[in-house]
Amino acid sequence: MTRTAVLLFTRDLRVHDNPALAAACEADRVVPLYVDDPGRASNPNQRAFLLDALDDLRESLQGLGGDLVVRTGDTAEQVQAVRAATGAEHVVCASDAGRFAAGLLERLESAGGLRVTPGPAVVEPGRLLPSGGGDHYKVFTPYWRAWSQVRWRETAPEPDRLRVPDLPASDELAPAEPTATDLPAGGERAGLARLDEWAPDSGDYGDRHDDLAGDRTSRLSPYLALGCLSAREVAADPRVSEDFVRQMCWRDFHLQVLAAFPALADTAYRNGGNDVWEADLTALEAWKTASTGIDIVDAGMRQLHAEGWMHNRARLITAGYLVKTLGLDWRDGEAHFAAHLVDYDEANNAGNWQWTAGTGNDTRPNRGFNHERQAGRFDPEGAYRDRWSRT
DNA sequence: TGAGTTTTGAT
DNA sequence: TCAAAACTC
Repeated sequence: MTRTAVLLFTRDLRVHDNPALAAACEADRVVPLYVDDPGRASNPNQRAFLLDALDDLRESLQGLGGDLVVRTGDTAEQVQAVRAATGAEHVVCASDAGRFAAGLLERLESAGGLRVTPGPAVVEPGRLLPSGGGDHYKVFTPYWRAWSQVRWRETAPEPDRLRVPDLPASDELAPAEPTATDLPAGGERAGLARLDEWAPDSGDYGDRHDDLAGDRTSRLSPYLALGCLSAREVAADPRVSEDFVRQMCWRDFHLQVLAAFPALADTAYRNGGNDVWEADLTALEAWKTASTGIDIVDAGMRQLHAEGWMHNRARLITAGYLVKTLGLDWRDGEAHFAAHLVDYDEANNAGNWQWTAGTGNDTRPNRGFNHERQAGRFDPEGAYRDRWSRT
């Protein structure tokens, strides 16, 4: 009896260290599938990156003797259609959190035959729990201590070949219409190349990652957001410093918050922060269009629009300006970032916006940012502001 | 460099 | 009881 498994790729678009791929290969035949689902939140810049990543993944799978089926529509329905067409008994899919992913996994589960494998985190949400009770950690530092001590999963073996049945036809994907002009190339190969470019020279990450003009951050976030790189492999890379690994832990932290609090993107995680916001549409529009008149803020927003990406320090400054100086609703800022970021990730975007707004996982929620002081500290020569000045 | 300022999570 | 992403002045 031949067993066939549908391997549903979601945001694990790689062949290295992919637990879902390894699990699917335990079946006799594998149907590699990606579903372009309009219900999955994204944006045109991330879509351009996604299409690159799918091309790269298809090429890798073809190199293993397989291929990639791409369908358009509702994911659960397409999975059922592909199962019916190929006689697949099983479905393998990586775990994930967030409203779309959680709902999808529930529907796949109820259809039966589902195997869920480790997802985008280094340490799965729910694996670490505070000893005093509770379903997730709400404070980072205790989480970091536990995360650092727990044993991470083993590397998932990469198959040397893929046995596929007769595959159903793919749908043609709508092209991306990115708004940014200077996007990174998507895909696993590009991600590994970026890692090899950055990691050997990343020893001063802890000292220099806040340097706006120095631009020394990893720029791995778009690859991590769609799983072109395995977060576990990046965090375990001997070339990266502990300061950077700590940032990787923040990613896991926010994912386990989102898993426990699915409404994170539009509902205050905790009370005590401001919950009355100004409704100044003119001010919001100025922020969105990089016309606040504050050079460091406008520079960050111009970088966002040009690259679909913003330096982390600039994210803090622009977000802090929106919520603390203008007094506007953090959800409007969250939505604008979500509409442009090539590295858009629900857990990180929402978690960090809530942190800035004082409604998130911060035990001292009343910190403010002084944009002049921030510019002086992190862009002392004004080189970042010059680079992204109005043309 | 250190105090301010505050509530609640983790042990 | 201790301590807490990113600060400010």
